[in-house]
Amino acid sequence: MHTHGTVDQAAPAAADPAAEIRAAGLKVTAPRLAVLHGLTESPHATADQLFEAVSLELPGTSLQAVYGVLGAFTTAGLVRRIEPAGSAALFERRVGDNHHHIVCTNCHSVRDVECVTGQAPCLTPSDTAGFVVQTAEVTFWGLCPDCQNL
Amino acid sequence: MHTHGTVDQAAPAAADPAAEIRAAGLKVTAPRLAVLHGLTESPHATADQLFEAVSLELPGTSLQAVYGVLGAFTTAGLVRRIEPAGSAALFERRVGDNHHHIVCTNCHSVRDVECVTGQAPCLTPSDTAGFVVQTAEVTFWGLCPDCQNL
DNA sequence: CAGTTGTTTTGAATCATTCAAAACATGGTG
DNA sequence: CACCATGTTTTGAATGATTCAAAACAACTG
Repeated sequence: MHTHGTVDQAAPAAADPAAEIRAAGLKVTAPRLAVLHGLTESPHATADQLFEAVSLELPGTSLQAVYGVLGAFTTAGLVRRIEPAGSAALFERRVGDNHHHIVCTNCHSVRDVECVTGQAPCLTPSDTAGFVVQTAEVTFWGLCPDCQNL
Repeated sequence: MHTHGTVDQAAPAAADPAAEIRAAGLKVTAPRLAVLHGLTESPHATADQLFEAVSLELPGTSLQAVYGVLGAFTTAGLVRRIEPAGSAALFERRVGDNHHHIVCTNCHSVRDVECVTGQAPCLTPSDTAGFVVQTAEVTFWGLCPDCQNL
């Protein structure tokens, strides 16, 4: 290995957003870096929330650009799109692993939940009605800590 | 028990739609009977599909009426509303039990899947992040029998 | 059978998302 | 290092699902 020092230890993709985008076969642009940054700060954000965040960092960016970025990222496997019932689509960077979500029935906040049994697909239906199962998606609903005292 | 004969054997609610609606505290109307009928024929239907079905049975019914009926039914606990990612809301009569769904990734057809472990809530997350879990919703994704040969 | 209340109609607004054409910037090439 | 091809963003508008609101109407109560 032709590396030296300590900085090189960090995972390249996670540490360098630009490299991560490039590695996905996409061109590196300011809006894309800004969206990726926004997703790091808000791990479960809507297109609109990301538009707000990106607007601060990069004024003039259009909402459609954010949608475009998210679409490209999702297609490239850089981000995952989830769609909990009753709210707009949410985007998250955590991808490739098999984790699920818990959504607050009151304030709609979302948190990650590790896979229920430890591996993907972590569940197998008893009767698949002839379907060939590809994935299992689990959404837990409940009250978040903040909404329990109301 | 003050019943006699054989007809009384059937469950009142399931056998008599009007009684079922009345038992839910709602007024019995033609659009409501038609929507309930439509849901019996198509166990996982969108508001629009039900509007089509109702239109045949009761021409002149408005789409908004169907939405209104479905809203009232959902609030009353007569039907359940599910929202698989990527499609409009679906409504089903099967309610009160704990069953899940499998959705075809190709044609979006939906089938019921019995509860994975047999009772509600049938799953418990390992780390709830402080949430008080109320329900677990499971959606399986895969290819339906028809879409496997393409 | 008349009144009250809940329901449906009619018409329009809203939200999230996508489409399309033109202007523009990235990254490879000469 | 400038240029070019392609991919990306902007701008402007359309779409689909759903909800809102006021007026007309119909179901159950007494």
